[in-house]
Amino acid sequence: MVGIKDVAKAAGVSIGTVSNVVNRPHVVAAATRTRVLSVIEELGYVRDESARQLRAGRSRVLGLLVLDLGNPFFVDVARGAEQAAHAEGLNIITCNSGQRSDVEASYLAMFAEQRVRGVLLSPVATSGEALRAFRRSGTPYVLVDRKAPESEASSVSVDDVAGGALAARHLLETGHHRIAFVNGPAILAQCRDRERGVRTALAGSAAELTVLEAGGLDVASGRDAGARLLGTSPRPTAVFCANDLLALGVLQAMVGAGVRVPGEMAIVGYDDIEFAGAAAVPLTSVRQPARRLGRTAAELLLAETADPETGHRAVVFTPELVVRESTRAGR
Amino acid sequence: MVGIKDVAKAAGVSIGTVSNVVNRPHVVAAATRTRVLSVIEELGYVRDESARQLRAGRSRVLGLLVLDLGNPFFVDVARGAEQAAHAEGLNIITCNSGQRSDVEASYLAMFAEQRVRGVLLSPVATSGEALRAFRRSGTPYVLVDRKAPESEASSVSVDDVAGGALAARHLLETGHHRIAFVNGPAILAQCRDRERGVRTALAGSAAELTVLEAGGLDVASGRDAGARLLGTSPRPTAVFCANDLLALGVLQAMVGAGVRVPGEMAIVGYDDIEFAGAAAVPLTSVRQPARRLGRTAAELLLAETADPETGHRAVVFTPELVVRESTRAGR
DNA sequence: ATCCGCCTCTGAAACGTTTCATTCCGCGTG
DNA sequence: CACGCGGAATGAAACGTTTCAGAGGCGGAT
Repeated sequence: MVGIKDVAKAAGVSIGTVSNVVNRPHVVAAATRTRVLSVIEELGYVRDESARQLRAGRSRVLGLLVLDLGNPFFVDVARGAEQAAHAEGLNIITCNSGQRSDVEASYLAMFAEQRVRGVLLSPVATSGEALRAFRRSGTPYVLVDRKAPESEASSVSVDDVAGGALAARHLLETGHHRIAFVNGPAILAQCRDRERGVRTALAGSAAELTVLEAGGLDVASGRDAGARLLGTSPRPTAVFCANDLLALGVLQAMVGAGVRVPGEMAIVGYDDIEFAGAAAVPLTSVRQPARRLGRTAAELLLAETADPETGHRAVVFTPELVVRESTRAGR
Repeated sequence: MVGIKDVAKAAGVSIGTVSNVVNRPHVVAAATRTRVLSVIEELGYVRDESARQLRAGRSRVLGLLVLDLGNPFFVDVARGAEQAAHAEGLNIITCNSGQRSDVEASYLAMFAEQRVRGVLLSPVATSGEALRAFRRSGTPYVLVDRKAPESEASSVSVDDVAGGALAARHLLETGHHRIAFVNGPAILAQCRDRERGVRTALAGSAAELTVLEAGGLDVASGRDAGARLLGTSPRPTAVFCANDLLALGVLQAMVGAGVRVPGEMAIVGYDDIEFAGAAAVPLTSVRQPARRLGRTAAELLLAETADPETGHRAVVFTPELVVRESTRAGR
């Protein structure tokens, strides 16, 4: 592999000069510069980022670790983060924990070893061993889609309690009394909060709530939950799902069983991913500003790394209900 | 930041011994080992991967660059690749070119500078300047979802011509004579090949083909194309889309305009992403083995890096038609 | 003619590891 | 008792950069 030394020798200059040509072209004489550049081109020299980083002591990349890239919501978060990072000339590497703490731990360890400039983290569980170990590494990080005390770290999140309440209230208002909530794994704060929102909104009403915990937050888990739902009696007339993937799965189960939506079963999802509107029955959903979440998180992180004196901040966005066919009474 | 030197000093041993504790624990006496480990724990030492890599000359990560992470097809490809990489103890960093050559070029440059072990690449255009420059860096790479001559590089792809033909033939067989093909950007080989397949299958038949090029390969572009389609006269009775996102968009446009699917307009998509089956009208689609594509590509890459004598190979999978509601005649 | 300042370029140190030849020590064997 | 051997630890070199103090040369000002 050709290094800076080879370039220096071939161009008849010192390695310092080659480095200058690459990093501070203005300090080297025009003639030398063009000569060195042509040698670089000819030899196909590519600088070694690890040596560069070793010397510099810090890298030019940000780490992003999300819960599930199979969920378009997180893809949008990633897009937002990427945009903000590129604006600062930084690269971002996106990793997927798949909601598994061991995978999360291994990626966090990798980020620390890579001496990444900072990390955007959508954690499986805040109290985790992994996160505690990571914190000791001193790598700055910002939590995404999860609130944290400002004493600990900055965070960018959406008010999940409000979101859950928004959905539940909507179902009440459209006249439902037997309501199911299909939740994801309780280990996720998002899921706990959304459930809390639902309970708060339903408290005091006459509505009867059934809660089902799905195995995951994907379409397949939704199908399973839908099947279980069909078996309950008396059957609820409406179901709110902790995310759109679950809701799409539940919808598939209903359609498959010939249950009319929203006639016999109204459905509300969460995230308002693009596919929600294109579903068999367009889904009512609680919209979160995904891109904005990613962008804001990256900006917060960059601000903190630029000036370590900056205190932590907790930004909380407010979700918004998007009503579509799946809860339209007069269908 | 605490380094190996600090650990050595605190434990009262040489840095060589600390390194041994971390990398070859068996060569160091049990007593020393536990002492050093406890110091490491206490100080929160994390080894510096860039120094490690600089010394070793090669890294432990693979790069994966896909066309569009917003397309679940590529998310599945990534999953497959990740699985294969982890089995070998390697990490994989996934990047998204968004079908933009400049972004692609910048990520390829990053991979080369990082001295990544190898790259899995789903290229925007094979003939590109970016790829040529990258090839010179000597980083091994495998093309994903794009065939290439074995003299150039290994590749793992799906027979897009066959896929296009499969879809077109299906439409012929279900009795359609005015058929539209909504294609993506012609710069993508996948799109050109699928169109070729369509033309081949339709050649000799009485069917009349209209080709529309959508601006992108996403749902929004599909909606636009759908709107254009509604304006053509005589209106086709069936439309085949270069991917499922486009098909979902077209479907939305049809539903929005009150056009019955498949009654007035049959629709076929491509990729068979999970959402295709959950759409307003479940979509007939051409299925590709996405995960397998990713896994095989990673395996090929690893084989090549392990033994540079290994020649290049071109693996081609065969697509498969999945028939659903959107082309069911007797609805 | 001398000196000064500026523009270019050079050479060496430093970054944090890993690796390997070498040293050290204690113990069993002859 | 001397010798050798093996296990354990050490110290230094090397990886490819960047950076910085300093050297060299040249032109203009005094």
